[in-house]
Amino acid sequence: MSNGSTTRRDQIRLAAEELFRTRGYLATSMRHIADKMELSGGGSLYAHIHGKEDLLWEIAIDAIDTFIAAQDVVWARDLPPIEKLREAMIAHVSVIMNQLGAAAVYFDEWRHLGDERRQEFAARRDAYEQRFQALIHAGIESDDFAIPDERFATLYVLGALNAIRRWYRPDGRLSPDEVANLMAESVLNGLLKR
Amino acid sequence: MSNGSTTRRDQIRLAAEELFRTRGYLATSMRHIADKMELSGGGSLYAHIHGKEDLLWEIAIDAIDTFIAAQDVVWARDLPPIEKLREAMIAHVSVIMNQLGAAAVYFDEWRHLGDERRQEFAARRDAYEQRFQALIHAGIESDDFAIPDERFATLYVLGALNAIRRWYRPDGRLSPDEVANLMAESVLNGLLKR
DNA sequence: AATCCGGCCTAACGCTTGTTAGGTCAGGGT
DNA sequence: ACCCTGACCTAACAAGCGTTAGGCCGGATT
Repeated sequence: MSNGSTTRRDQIRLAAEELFRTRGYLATSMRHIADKMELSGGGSLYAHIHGKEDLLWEIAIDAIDTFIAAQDVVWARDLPPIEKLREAMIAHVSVIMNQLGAAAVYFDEWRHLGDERRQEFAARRDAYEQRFQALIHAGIESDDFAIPDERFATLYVLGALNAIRRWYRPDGRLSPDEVANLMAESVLNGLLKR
Repeated sequence: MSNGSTTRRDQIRLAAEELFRTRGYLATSMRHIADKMELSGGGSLYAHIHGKEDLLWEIAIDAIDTFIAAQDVVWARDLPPIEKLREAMIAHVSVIMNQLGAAAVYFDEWRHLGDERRQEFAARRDAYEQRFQALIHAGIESDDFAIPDERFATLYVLGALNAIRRWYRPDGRLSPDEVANLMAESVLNGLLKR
């Protein structure tokens, strides 16, 4: 764990992200994180952070912000509804593939946040997912989709896309672009009328 | 936690299943399980079980067996390949909807098994998933599918189907049959040529 | 009447956890 | 020369963990 330009704090966050992804939040102790940083005791970390849950919280919130930022880029473009949905899908899975650690927190580990933060996270995530539902709503309105139920269609789309975090590996056979395109194409086909 | 015909041991397994689903395995203590059984201390459980991990293991293995049994029924029927795949999908999501607790262990919590058991679980699960890949292989051979990559198609299908465990609720708007059919239909559409 | 046994209680164990406190040490600014 | 600051070490803490041991009790068995 050596690095040049990033602050020590960021290095800790990165180590935590990786461990939270591979072991899970609860199975990762402060001593594990310290180990990965080549420090000799969990106590050393507390010069840089306030506590374990703060790490989880920061990773979770930054993950949401990354998803939203990627979505903003797509929404700014002038595209027909279905093409916009396709691009939104591609952006979404691209964020996951680029940030597997953050994605693990975003999808799974966030539930170990304290009550207050967990509720705020859920609210922000719901707001993000609502943007997908809006795009899907447009597709149903224009009678392009085979699925009449807006909510079901949204859950189907996001569920199918999010599954990628469980099997995608950066050193895999297919390039990130290939995976993103294949994924968006397949899920969109599942939505469209035949 | 009162019941008539089931053994005390099965009641404990049921309580554990529910807690593993809602809190996660690591966040569930033996004292939590005892609480749910209205016992006044974690020690009381050890008259019935050998240890916490044994509970996880039993739930995981029974989940696999349930998936396989459902699949056997489908394979025994004489159906054209694509219809067989559709029925396999329906059976798969039906098991998930009927056993949300076991599904949580099957998909997420199994990784907290010890090394040996974890490897055996992974092997059995891979064997199960291989059956889906065989059905998909047939569809690609007969030139019915738009996705040429067999492995990707399998991951797409299972990923999309499995996502259901994250949002399906037994008291939801749609009936289990409606959900299963919609799900299979959508995912299959994503696979087929247009 | 004596025995057994399943079911539960309570207390305790050794261990790991997140976190705190106090000390050391090097490097830079004044 | 002095001090400050960031980074780290070590030891300790209180709490929670999985698990064990020993005892109690009611009902069935012999």
